[in-house]
Amino acid sequence: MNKKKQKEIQQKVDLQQEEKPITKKIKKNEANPAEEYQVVEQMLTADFYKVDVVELAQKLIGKIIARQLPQGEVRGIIVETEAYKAPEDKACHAYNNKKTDRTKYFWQDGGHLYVYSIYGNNYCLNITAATKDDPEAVLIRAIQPLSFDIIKEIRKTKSSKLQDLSNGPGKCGGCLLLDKSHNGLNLCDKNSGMYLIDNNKQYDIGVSARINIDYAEEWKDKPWRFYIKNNSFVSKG
DNA sequence: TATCGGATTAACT
DNA sequence: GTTAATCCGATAT
Repeated sequence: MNKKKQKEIQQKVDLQQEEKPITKKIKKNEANPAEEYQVVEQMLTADFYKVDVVELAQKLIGKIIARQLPQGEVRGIIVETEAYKAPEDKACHAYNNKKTDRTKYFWQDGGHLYVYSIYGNNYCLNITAATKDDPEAVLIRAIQPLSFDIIKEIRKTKSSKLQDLSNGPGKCGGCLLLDKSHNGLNLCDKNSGMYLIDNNKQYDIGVSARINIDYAEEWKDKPWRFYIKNNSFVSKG
């Protein structure tokens, strides 16, 4: 083994030991040293989602979202979520039980998708909670990519920072190649091509108010945003 | 690293 | 016609 190679390996070990957030130190096509997780190759089933949306938003942190694509399977750790709870929550698209062609997907049992488009190009992913009578869903705001090669291929960002691949809700939709057609998809259906996987690793979870909902009056300060502390893939806002 | 403006379109009024 | 649970590239610091 030559010296250069040894040095590279030592650098990787250093990064792992520091447990620092991932920075732009990481070069293109290099493995992600924070790729630490304890996957139980077990698809999460319906009961997991049949809880109040705020509880589900917390439970989803650290779980792995996966979608099968022609290029292979895309995977990422969910590192940031927000809960939206109609009918009372003024920040929720389904506030006051407002049911339209867009928002009707809130009225599904837990574990289904609500995908909405915003500002033109961007598709944001929500996972419904509780039962079909409860219009509530969790917005996935950021993931930590595990399938870097596929995600780099899918996302057309020129940024050299790995974080820019997935540190925002629209970017997550981009990583998973989602659009309106995925509305109503059942994450508990093996044939849907998309599912969640359990993860036994424990994370230090932070809580804050939700982002960019200034219009929501008294609801804008609810502590319904959850994220993994010191994880650089969390969107800063 | 922070701020700024353009992009771009479905949904709603 | 206006808005939006945003993103991206450009520019300045």
